Amino acid sequence: MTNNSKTLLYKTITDLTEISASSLDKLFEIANKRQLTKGETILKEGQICKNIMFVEKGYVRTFIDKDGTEINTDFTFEGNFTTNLKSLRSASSADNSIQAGEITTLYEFDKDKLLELYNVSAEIESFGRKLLEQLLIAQEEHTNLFKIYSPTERYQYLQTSKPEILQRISLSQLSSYLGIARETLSRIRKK
Amino acid sequence: MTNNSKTLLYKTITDLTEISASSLDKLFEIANKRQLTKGETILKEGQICKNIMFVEKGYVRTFIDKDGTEINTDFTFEGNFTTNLKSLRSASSADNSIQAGEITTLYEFDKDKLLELYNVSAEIESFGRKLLEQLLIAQEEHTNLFKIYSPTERYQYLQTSKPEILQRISLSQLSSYLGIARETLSRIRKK
DNA sequence: AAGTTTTTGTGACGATTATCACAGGTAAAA
DNA sequence: TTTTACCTGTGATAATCGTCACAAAAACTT
Repeated sequence: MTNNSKTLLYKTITDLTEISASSLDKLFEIANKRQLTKGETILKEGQICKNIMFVEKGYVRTFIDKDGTEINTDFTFEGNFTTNLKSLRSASSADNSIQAGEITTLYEFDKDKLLELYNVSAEIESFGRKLLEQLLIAQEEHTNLFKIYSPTERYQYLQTSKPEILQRISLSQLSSYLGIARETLSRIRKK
Repeated sequence: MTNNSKTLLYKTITDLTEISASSLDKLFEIANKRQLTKGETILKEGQICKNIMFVEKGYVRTFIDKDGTEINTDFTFEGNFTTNLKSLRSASSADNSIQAGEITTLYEFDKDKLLELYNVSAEIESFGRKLLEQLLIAQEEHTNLFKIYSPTERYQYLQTSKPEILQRISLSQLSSYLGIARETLSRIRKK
């Protein structure tokens, strides 16, 4: 696609890093726009993840199948990137799946094309590094939730720090993300 | 310090990424070797983290103070890097502390010097990106422990996937890292 | 609008875990 | 060796949470 400065993708990249118009063009050239219906699968367990995805609209849900039960490990909303880094990096089969939680628009960046761009443009590699930094900080914070807080406290933490997630994700989907049984989360919320 | 190919640091970097001798030299030039006694603090809560640390020997413990109780969020052993990325990146005060768990040798990389090298050498920035990838994959895996497994299963998981941590970290230190009370972990281990 | 599916609330119960208190053990220091 | 500090084990008890079962509510379909 062509560089469209009205997209959330444009805003997100330029907010994160300083980047020239030509590098930005290169990134947009390899971006593949895709429309998804609710429930449509982007990555399926066992497949090899081949791209990084940016959510322009809607959201996607990342989950692991444990003995037939789906455990949600992540929700990626508009303005954020997601992938299965482990699978992407080592071309190994993914242990999780990703699917759209709503009607979703996303941009896919092919791994190989992106790696080529890293070699061509230091700015683009710098963007990649900064994006990873951001993701790692968020992930560390999320992990610490489980070490520091009880289930009730984890829910309260979400209320103040990420209230939008509570409005868009159903209680049943949220419970596994917080490591709490659905029924328990229902009772916690009642208070 | 000068480039010493016998160090674990050398091996760790060259195993992770392809890098020229001159770039490697630049990295070693900004590396500051430091010896720590057991219990010595490297980063204290409230301070601003200014460098990335590589553990050449021994290990360091990262922890948060919660109402007077220390909760361990990470252990970094020989051959690994650590820092407080959030504090480092935004020059904000750290919400955790880092201290040596044994007599420890580490190499410190000053943030500003490293950022300069990123601009000078694409290889070095590429190294930074790959390192972050590795850290993020590990962190994601660690988070999922809490979502997928019960306390008992978490302990068993460590037994098979990271047995060295069980031998080097005391039960009391390990319990908060696994989100389990010390007494409960003692009982789990008995089986 | 009626029917179907999905989501949420709730009671009952059992299992797991946290907490408190203290004893014994181990390791480091004097 | 003795002292001191820290770490681990264990019992008792209470609190929390998970599981099962089912009803109610809400959200989609047709």
